[in-house]
Amino acid sequence: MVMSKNVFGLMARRLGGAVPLPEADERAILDLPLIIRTIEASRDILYEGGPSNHCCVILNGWTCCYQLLTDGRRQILSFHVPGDLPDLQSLHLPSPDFGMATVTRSIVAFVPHSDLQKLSDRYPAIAQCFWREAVITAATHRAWITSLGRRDARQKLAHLFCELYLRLKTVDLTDGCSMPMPLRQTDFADALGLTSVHVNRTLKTLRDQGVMDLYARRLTIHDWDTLREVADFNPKYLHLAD
Amino acid sequence: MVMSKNVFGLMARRLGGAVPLPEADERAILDLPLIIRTIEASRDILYEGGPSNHCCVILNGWTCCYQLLTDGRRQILSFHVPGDLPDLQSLHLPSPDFGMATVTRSIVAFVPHSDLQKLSDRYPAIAQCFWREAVITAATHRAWITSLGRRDARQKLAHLFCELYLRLKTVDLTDGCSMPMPLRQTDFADALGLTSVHVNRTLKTLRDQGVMDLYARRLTIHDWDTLREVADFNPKYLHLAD
DNA sequence: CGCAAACTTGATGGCCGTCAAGCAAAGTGG
DNA sequence: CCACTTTGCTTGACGGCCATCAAGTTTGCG
Repeated sequence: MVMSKNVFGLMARRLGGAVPLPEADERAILDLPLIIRTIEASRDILYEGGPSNHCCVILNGWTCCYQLLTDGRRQILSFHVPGDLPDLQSLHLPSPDFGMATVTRSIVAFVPHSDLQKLSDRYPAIAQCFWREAVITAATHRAWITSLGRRDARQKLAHLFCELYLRLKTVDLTDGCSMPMPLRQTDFADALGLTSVHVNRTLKTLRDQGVMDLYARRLTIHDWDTLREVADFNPKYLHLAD
Repeated sequence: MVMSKNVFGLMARRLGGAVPLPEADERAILDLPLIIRTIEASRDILYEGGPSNHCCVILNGWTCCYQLLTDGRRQILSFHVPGDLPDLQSLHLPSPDFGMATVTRSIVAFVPHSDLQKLSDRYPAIAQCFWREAVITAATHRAWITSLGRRDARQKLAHLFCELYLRLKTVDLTDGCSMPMPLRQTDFADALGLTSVHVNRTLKTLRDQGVMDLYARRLTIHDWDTLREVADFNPKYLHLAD
């Protein structure tokens, strides 16, 4: 289980944010029991309203959180990449208000609620970090609210690309100005409140204007400054360590 | 200072959620130092990016949190009514990612970060409650994301009315099927990603269909079932005590 | 009473949704 | 290795929801 050290390295670094955790706390994290599973693409990990007694850490691959309307339409709430802890909130809310699914085949570590609860009870610094994670989640949601409410299709796409690029960069998954992009046009549509047809047309204009390129499941950003300006993007909300 | 007991009664009840806090914790809350101020309508309380060294409790009146785009457009992120703690997050994030303003003239209690931090360090149950508040804030943001992304104007308005009615009801500010509604049509527009002109037309159809009425700064819901059905509203995300 | 803010309504247009069809890519099984 | 199927991408035609612009009316407040 070579991976497990890796997992909690990721987790400790992510939780610590700018300030690293005390050694004892890090060790306690390393001692957490965990179940590591590989999950195929497009599978549900967590069901809205269903019971939940584990939290998960994304080790590899991409996942998304979403809500369904009764008429079957889907709204994606967030995307998650390696290092993310997408459902820490389930420690407090017995049944989640959203579903989570894999986008790509993913490797996910599951940690029982009971152990995380003990951890947060015994190590106040970790409890603070959990709280901080929730606060950052809310900040990210706020950025999405503003995108959905006040930006047009072009600006929405640009904003999402900026966010994903920076988040992937902090976990070292970018390669220069390009990055893996497993999302389908329907995923963009469901995240941005659009249809896939319109996403397609809008991507074409961004491509034709040389701002970015999306090919073979990779996104290449040719003109970061323009992308950022189109999106009116301010990375502060992500609270990345840098 | 008759009000201060009131304040922390509100605060303790809100923080406790379903489970009331231990007595010692409640007492500690009652001992918090605080500054109570009355603030006129349409004044800023908190500035995006500005420093922040207090958290606030809304005692009376309505406030809203918002973000501005560089072109001056505004997106409202949430509305706050008496009993709410809109900026607990500022304990963790040095400079807020949103501004906050009064909607009506409001009475607001300010508590220094340092005292809240001490409180959360000494009383783990309170720390948990603060964390829980952040988690609920995120859940509410998610409900807004879905509204903004996937509902039309009519459904958005219906959803917002459902949310506000239930939240006001838990703090006993409704009167049968009616409630105060100080929001202007431009406020609805900025919250729902619409223009005030379109809000006006959409309100008219809801009124004409006898679903609700908005008159003299009061909202009256004539047909809750229809409103709820139009909105596809599920109150679970609010995690109200009830 | 007078002014400003908010509400109302009409006309017009654009962004984006819907419907539809064809194409490309990727996976499956014989 | 190649039919076959499935999934995703692309493009066109058309229409509707909602934005924009503009003008008039009502409400609220000093």
